[in-house]
Formats: sequence, structure tokens, C-alpha cells
Amino acid sequence: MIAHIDVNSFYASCEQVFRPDLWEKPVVVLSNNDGCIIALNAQAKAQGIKMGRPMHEQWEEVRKKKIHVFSSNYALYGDMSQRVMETIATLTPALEVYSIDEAFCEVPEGIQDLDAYGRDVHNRIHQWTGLPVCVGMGPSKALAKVANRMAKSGAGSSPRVCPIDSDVTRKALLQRCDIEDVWGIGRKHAQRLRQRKVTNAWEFTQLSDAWVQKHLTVVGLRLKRELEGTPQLKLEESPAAKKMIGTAKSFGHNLDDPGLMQEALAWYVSEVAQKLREQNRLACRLTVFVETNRFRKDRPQYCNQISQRLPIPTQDSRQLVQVASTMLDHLYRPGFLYKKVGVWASELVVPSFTQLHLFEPPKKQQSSALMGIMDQVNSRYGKAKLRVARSGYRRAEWKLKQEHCSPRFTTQLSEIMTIRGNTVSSKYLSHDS
DNA sequence: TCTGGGGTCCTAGGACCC
DNA sequence: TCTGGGGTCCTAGGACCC
Repeated sequence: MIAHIDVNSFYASCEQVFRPDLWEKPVVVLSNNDGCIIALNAQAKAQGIKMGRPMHEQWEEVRKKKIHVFSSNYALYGDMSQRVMETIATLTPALEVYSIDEAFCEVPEGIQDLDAYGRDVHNRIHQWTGLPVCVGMGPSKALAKVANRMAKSGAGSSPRVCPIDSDVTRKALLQRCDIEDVWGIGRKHAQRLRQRKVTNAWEFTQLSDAWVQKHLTVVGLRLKRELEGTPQLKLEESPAAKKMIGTAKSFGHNLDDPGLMQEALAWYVSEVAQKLREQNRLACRLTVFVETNRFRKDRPQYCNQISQRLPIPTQDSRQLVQVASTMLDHLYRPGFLYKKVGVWASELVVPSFTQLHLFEPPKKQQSSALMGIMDQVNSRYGKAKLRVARSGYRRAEWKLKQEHCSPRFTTQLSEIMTIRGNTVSSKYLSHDS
């Protein structure tokens, strides 16, 4: 039996944990650049706020309804996530961390009362981290996901908990699960299925294998089996090695200055290089791309990318920045207002399996010693304190906008809360609290 | 004016091999 | 008039996830 656990409105809930003044209040969290709403709690939903909509259309409404707004604070969410996962690990023999706010785990052998187990999981996480979760259980991952969905909508056996432990409940819950809400059915597939009069998960399981495979590929077929109760997906206890590592962020303002774009790119490439070193991988291929703002109908649009195999696989920030910079020179066209530049490292290899170059002697040791020192300095004194010269002197002119960020309560000593007597006080709390 | 970021997997089609 | 078969590798694009 597999359990699926996820935190309700994770980002919004993280913001609320350290702000008792916001408990029971509507809270939303914004995407990078404060562009869109990417998380909202039940109170904000109840006020009619919608996920994914651009903020510039909603500011007025948000102010009028006194919704509390936060920029995303990944230092906080990442740390809270780790605490949740560590808590779940105390209640299961096997855990798969599926995303920042979700996990699959094995229900321990010999558990008779699934409902009680689900409540235990919920209570422990709530007590240890302050975060609310829902727990779904079923014989396959997809069914555990459906069960979780149902737990959220209150169709479970007790609040926040829902086991699928018989064919009767399986059928009943699949019938209550809209086709759009099935894990693996996105917007396009849902549309196509609706055209075939398939409106819920149960009807999906009644389609022929041939049709499903033809229109939804083998992935869809696998999903159908999972929903029928035959597990197709194993619990992945150790995270798979990354196949690509990249970063691509919108600028705070649109740019036409190639020098600033080079700075931003060098910064992103350095982040990617650091991740490569953390994960002990060398990149054999680098891809750089640029984009203008596709929403601006009044401006000419341009997007393009270049991908290049590296002569020698590397994780050295300097080499990667240099290659990427030349690629950007080729991509840049004057006369456009650029919104985004991005970079992906791919064809990642383990250092010991690296193919040597016939003509260039390896300089690996120097490079890795220098990069090692750079990483150490930065981990001690702060991100990018030591960096490639090309990046980041005029960062204010391109970095993303984050005007509503909460403190890094759990990972930065200078930002933790202070508590005096029975009042919670912090310079970050709003004045009316 | 302002519209996210970081990924994975699958398929089709073209280029190429003998 | 009639122009093969079996295979690999690569890329682009589309779908999905959180």
C-alpha cells in the first residue's frame, strides 16, 4: 500500500507558520519577478483569487480584499520541505521525495487501520513543522494521488485522510475525480478526453487500451493500469541523477543592452556550474537561448537558441561562461527588447568517465582546486561573493523583482524571529500585528 | 509597465550507415 | 514502368509534472 502526502498550499502555508498574525487570513505567493500568483491558501481561494493569473491584473483586487502577498522565498520553502520529509521518514520504511511539497511512501506492514495511520502522519507533521498535509492511500501511486485529491475535497473517510482499500471505494472515488485532476492528464489530453465524453477518472479506465496508447502514448497506458489498481510505477527512494541542469530567469526590466545580458548570462552560467560541481557532473553540451516578451504585441518578437558540444567536458565556471558568452554574441540581434536569457547544461557525465581530448592536455586539477576554493568561500561568506569577473557588477539593472520577500526564518541567523514575553515581535512583522 | 522556473519523457522525422 | 530493408542517432516539438 502506497501513501501520498502533500502539504496544503505549501508556499502559502510556509509563510503562515512564522506569522501567527496571518493564521486564517488569505495569503498568496508570487512567482519570480513577482509576476504571477503561484500559490494561494484556502482563504484566498474563497475570496475569488485565481492561481496563475498575472499580478498586474489583480493588484487592485488583492489590495481591496486585504490579501497578504509574498514574493517566493525558496530558502524558506526548501528548508521547510526538508523538515517535512525528515518527519515522514520517521513513519515509513521507504520514502520517495517527489517534489518540494509531496512524497510517496510505503505504508508499514501490519498496519490494519489505514485511517489511523493517515491521521498519525498528519498529526506528526503538523506538530513538528506547523504545516498542514493531506494523506491519500492506494495500491498504486496514481491511486494514492487520486485518494489525496479526494482527501483535500473532503470525500475521505476522515478530514484530510483518504484510503482506497477496496474495489468499491476505488470505483466510487474514481467517479468523483474529474479527468482534469488525474495525475498525468494535462490540459490537452483532458480536452481530447472530454471530446470522447470521458469526464472522470473512472470513465478513463473504461477506454480501450488501443485508443489510450494511440492518443496518450505508452505513458497514458501506464496510467490506466495504475488506476485499475495494477502498480506500474515503483517507489524511487534515491533521486535519479539529473539529465539537464539549467537556469533561465526573466529580467526585472526588459533589456536591449548586450553588456547587461552578458552579465546576467554569466551569473546564471555560474549558478549552473556550481550545481554541476555539487552533483559531481561535467557538462558535454551547453545551450543558450534568448527571448523577447511574447506578451508585447506592439514590439517585434525574437527568440532563438544555440546548442554546442563542448570540446572538453567541464564544470569550471570560467570555461562555461566563456563558451556561453560567445554563443550569446551570436544570438544577439539589435533592435529588440529582451525579456529573458537562459542556459542549459546537458549530456552530463561523471568525471571519471570523461573522454580526454587528443590535443589538449588536461588541466583538471588546477581547475577543480580553484573551483573548490570558490565554492568554499561562497558557502562561508554568501552566494557569489567570489565570482567570474564578467558577472554581476550592475546586477540591480537586470535582477528579478522581489518586493515582498519574507525573512529566511530558518536558514539565516540574522533573520530569525525574536520572541519577548507573550508578544511575537520581529522587525519584519507588519505594523498592525 | 507588469505575464515563473526547472525539469522529464515520448514520438516523429530526417540523416546517415551497410 | 519497375528504385530495399534494417537499423542507429540526432533534433525538434509536444505533452506532462511540481
